[in-house]
Amino acid sequence: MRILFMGTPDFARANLQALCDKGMEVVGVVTPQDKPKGRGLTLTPCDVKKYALEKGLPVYQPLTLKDGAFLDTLKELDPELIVVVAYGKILPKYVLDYPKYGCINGHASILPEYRGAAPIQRAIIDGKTETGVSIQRMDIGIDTGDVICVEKVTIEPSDDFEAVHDKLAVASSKGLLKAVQLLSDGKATYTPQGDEFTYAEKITKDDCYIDFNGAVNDVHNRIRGLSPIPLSFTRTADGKVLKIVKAHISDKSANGKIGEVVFLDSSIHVKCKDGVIALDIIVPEGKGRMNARDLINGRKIAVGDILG
RNA sequence: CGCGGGGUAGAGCAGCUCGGUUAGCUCGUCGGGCUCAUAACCCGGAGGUCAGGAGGUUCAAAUCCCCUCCCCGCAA
Repeated sequence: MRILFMGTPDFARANLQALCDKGMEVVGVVTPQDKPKGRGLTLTPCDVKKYALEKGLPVYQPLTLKDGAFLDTLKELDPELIVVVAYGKILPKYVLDYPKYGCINGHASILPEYRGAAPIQRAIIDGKTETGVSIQRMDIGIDTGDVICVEKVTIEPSDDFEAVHDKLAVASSKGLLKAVQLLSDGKATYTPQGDEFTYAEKITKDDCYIDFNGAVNDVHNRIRGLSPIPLSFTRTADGKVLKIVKAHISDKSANGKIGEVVFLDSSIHVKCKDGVIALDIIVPEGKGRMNARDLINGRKIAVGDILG
């Protein structure tokens, strides 16, 4: 089956890799334009493009799919199936209709929950203990397609975004291969999503701000849901940003003010509304990541300091 | 030329603004002591080409000037 792959980040890369490893016939890879990234704003290709180049797959980077220019590419490659994973652009109807087997998408949630941009992070932040990947037959809406199959994964209490992301990448690859098999066998079934759905909005800076005046569980969920990227943060008394990579719920109890550093051992224990959160790994502004212990040894923080 | 922080013992930092005796702190580490015991406490030790340039200024530079290399945060 002639497959055209469309995707952008590492999550998509894992899926593309799975298809290739399985020996699927990937006739082309579509990714967005390279963007200026990092220090110095150097033009950087996305993970999917890097991988495609390594494998010698033809890469296409159309500015837009909206005008018919992309149609020429489609005709040239003549895919029988388009696989889309975290591509970032909406596919126009003419693209959806082109392939014989349609367009399928791997979305990192159990649809119709968490449609949209940041399903993994939102699920963790919300304290979910289970999520998954849905392979859907794409339609005009955003993640509104009929579901072909679902692969579930468990979210452990200690899992952060990266851990769940990696589990889902595996699950997604598995689901995708299964879906492709079903399609080629003509055995695919399509389950409509129903009317009750939720959206997983894109993560903004506001989402990253830690509110210690909340339940310690929520604080913890937010920290792990956003780690190791983009990372949640708080501020020191002098306004410096302190990003939190890892934390755990402390067994200490304390009377301090909200956001007050109440205890120091190898972690920084901070008072929340109904408990204490212990910060383990930190990224101070202008610095790299370090253990809380190191920050304490450098005399940068003390009991009584107020964070937030 | 996007903005900014930084490279000082194994780790995190101070010292540099206003150059000057043995480069300091919190840890770790090693040895000893106290203790029923300890990641606690006490005593002592080892460990540093102060990123690099047989650069510049100076009687004297970790500290001032110049060049190079490397690391990181933000923003995208």
